[in-house]
Amino acid sequence: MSSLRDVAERANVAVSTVSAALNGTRPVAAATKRRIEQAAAELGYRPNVLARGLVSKRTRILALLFPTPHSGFGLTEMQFATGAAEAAAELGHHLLLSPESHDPVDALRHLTTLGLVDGVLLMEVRLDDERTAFLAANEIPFAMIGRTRRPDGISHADIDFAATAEAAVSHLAGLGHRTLAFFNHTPDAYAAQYGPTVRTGAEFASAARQAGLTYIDEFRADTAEEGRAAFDHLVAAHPGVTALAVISDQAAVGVIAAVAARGWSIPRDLTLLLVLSSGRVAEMFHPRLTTLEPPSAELGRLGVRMLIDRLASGGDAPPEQRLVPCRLVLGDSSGPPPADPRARGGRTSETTGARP
Amino acid sequence: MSSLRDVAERANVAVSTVSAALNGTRPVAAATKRRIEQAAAELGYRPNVLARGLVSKRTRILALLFPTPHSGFGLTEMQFATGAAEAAAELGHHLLLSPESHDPVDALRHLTTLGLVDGVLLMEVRLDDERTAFLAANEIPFAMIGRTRRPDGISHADIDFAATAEAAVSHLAGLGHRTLAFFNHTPDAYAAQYGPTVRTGAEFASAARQAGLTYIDEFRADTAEEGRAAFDHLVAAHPGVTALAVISDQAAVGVIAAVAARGWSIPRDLTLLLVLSSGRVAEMFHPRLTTLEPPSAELGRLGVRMLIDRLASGGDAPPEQRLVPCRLVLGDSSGPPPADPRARGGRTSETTGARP
DNA sequence: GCGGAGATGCGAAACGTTTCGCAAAACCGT
DNA sequence: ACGGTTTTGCGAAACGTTTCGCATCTCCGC
Repeated sequence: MSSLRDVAERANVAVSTVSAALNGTRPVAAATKRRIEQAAAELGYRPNVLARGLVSKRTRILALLFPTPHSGFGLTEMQFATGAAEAAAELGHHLLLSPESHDPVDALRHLTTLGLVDGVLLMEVRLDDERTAFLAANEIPFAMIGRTRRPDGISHADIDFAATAEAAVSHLAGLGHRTLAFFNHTPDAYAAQYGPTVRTGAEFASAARQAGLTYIDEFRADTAEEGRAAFDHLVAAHPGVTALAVISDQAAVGVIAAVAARGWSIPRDLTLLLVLSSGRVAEMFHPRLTTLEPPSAELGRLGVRMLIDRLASGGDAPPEQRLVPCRLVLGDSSGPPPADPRARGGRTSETTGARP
Repeated sequence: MSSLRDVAERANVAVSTVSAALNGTRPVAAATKRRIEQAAAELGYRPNVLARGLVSKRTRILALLFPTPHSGFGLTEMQFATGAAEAAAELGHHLLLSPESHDPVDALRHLTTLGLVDGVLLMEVRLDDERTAFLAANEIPFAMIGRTRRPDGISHADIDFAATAEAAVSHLAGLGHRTLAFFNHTPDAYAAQYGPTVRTGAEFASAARQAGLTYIDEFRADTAEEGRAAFDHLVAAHPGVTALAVISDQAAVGVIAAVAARGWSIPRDLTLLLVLSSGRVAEMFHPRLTTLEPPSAELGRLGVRMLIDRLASGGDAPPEQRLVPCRLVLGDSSGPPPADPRARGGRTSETTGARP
């Protein structure tokens, strides 16, 4: 590898001049500059990131902290990462993928005291996330994909849950539904104050109330079995329900099976909405599910951009915040409610019996 | 941040002694060592990775090169990455997530000339992958998840396609199937000599021949529509087919729809196998599909371990290679073939008519 | 008490940059 | 032709490590 000194010798100038010429740090006579650039090109010179970082205190490396799979890693998380990595590359930065051990704050401490990263990007943020306190206390630049309860001072990109819920509810209300149920993540996820769980739940409730709908919600494990059980329970307790939004892919599988077992059909007897799930997943269902698709890659990109902006400004710039709504992708699982919801139920035993 | 010098002052020794004591590079008297360690602990000293890397020429940073989504990124790729990141962390290394631009070799050159990474981990390897030539020519340590056509000299972890195909075929033959079809990825993926496409195809063919099965394969786009069309075409051309292996999730969706449209049922009329797809995906189908689940996370881990071993040995150690078979996860989509396959077809029009 | 071997610690150089004060050169108006 | 200003380039120091030759100190047998 050729160094700045090699270039300097070849161009007959001092090392510092080469540095200035190549970085534009201070004016260099046009002729000299051209000579230097040519020498650099001939030698295939590339600056050494470590040496540069050592003195300038900027490595242009960002860390993406990702927790050990909460409920199993999905496409959404993948898209955060790829979006972030792409944005970082475009902006001349590198992205470090840092798994969080059992102790997230400890992992953060280990990572940030090495002088390796300029800033940190947080994902899977909880409303009272302890990591933000650590980062703030140690004055480590960071941004969030997601947000805490009071994220005013912190740059973040998150889903616009209010707008998303509003879009979903008005879609359903527009079709004529009057009763809406919502299957959220597990009670554990809620207890952990995991942002999307809490916020989606709250905003759906609020939007439903606003629209004058009857609203039922339930927190269940993200498995097909639980989805099935939850659905049976739901219909028993609220026979008038005609629309259901589900946040977990796996639970949706159970719901669909339970619907079929009843002899019902989607969307004739039930409108099903998949919330916060990628289009690729929705396509795997039959019929194709109407989905509220999170802008995952975009959030990853935004997070990185914000973090870099913040670093560039030296922390003076005010924090930036963006809420992006999910995209409502119409599938074949939503339609008008049946005329008389209570008349749906009769076929249960026959149809279930027909299929082993 | 406290530096080596701070520790030295506090412990009343020279900087070089601290370095030796902390790294065990050379013997240091027990008493001195204890004093130094205590001083370091009190100051919360952590070595600066950049300074260390600058002189030692080892950064303990590995790069995971990931291509821009070939056919859309899936869970498999995510698991490579998380497995690799976790293994790296456990072994005291860091993992850089590097997207490949339009020109993979150029991206590699840019990345590797910065002095930032010790080695590179390649994924989505094609049989004649140009990246390996570049890396070998420039003597950059690397390992592959996947493998080229002749990977003898290169450390790699890959799926054991032969064992996988053998397991699948013997599962099917054991159930009594005599005719097997296989829907592979697109012709494009084959033309690009993408490893899994080529190898899975070849090994399935070979295993089927070995078992004396009639074998048909087809390359199609990874979409539900194509899956459906391919299936209709398959049954028309080969009415005796009773078992089908599909490599694409999306195509499987189409197949399932086409099967249903015919009035057939899985596994009664057709045994369906999902190949190289994660269990999470298989669970989203109904019935739950029998799957050959790739050991993605493990391959990621292995790749990292091999790369690190190689770096530690200074390149003297012989390359390591591991082939891991997919796990056959039994679902409810495989069973014995119907007694008379040709008698399946009659119900097509009626049943299709019944559902809009 | 002395010479030599081992053990122990020191100081300086090096890694490849950026930064900054300062000197030399060039240019200007008068 | 001359003082002052601007332009241009130089050299040295610094960033925080590792590495390595060398000095000192201790200990031992004779």
